Amino acid sequence: MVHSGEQAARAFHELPEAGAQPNHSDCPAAYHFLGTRWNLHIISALLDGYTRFTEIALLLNLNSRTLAERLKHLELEGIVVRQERNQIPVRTDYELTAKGQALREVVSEIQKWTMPAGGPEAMEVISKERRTYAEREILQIG
Amino acid sequence: MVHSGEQAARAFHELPEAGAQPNHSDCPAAYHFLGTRWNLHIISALLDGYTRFTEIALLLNLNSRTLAERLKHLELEGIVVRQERNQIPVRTDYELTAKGQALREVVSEIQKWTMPAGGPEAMEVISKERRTYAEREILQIG
DNA sequence: CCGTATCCTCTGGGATACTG
DNA sequence: CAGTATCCCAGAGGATACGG
Repeated sequence: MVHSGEQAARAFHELPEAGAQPNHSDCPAAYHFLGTRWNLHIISALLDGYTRFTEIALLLNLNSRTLAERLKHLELEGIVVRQERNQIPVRTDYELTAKGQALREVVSEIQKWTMPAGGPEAMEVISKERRTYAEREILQIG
Repeated sequence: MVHSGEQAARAFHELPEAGAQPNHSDCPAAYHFLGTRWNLHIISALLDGYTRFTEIALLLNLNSRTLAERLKHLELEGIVVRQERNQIPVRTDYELTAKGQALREVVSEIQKWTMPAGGPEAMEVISKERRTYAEREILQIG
């Protein structure tokens, strides 16, 4: 990636003066970011209420090394925050920042695109299932 | 990719009975597809009106080998169609199918996400520039 | 449980050169 | 112009083992 395709290689936080001029050329960076393996999967999982490292690793069938790396990236990009709890054994929760939550719209559109014919009812059900799963976890905390 | 993460490895056209049940489990496939390097860039370029092989290669600063491969994938997925014209030298146009066009919503959301603060005005201008470019090409044909 | 460290394989994809 | 053919290698990422 240090070759010719440099326009897409830079990260968000390296962009000059993010607030100044809404520049169309930021998009390639977003494409590159979302076009990076596992990122969409992970974001989707977080949106679905999964917050735990192992949980996500199991869900995506993704090994810890890769997941840790991706999460670190997501943290750098300001999409995810780590919530450490002083507990034994250690318990960490990953949560989406506002910027990360904003990706719900994107993911939502992807889901729509995946199932154009079928009604959204089936999805509702599954969303609720997942939420329930997440709530079970939350109950364990509070 | 023939290792453990198989749930994401299968392609769309391999999915059983696409029309039957809108299954949530199709999403990982979409994440994997959109999460594949260059695919979003290419789709975005096509949406912006770029249709030529070399055009896209230049725009994305992407070498021909990779672009050819990706386009072949996109064709297999039913997202793109090749329009060959009997001309010398050969001229080919890549166009989005309905399924491909449907991705405009997704890309649009990504663009929104990229520039949350700034108004959409700046983008309009650039869109128009691009369109003009595309139209120049079209005029050359018909 | 949540990672980090190591090792190692496999492939995405860049550079370059060549055809119809 | 629109690819195909080769060569080649950095790096993604899986397996495994270990540490706090």
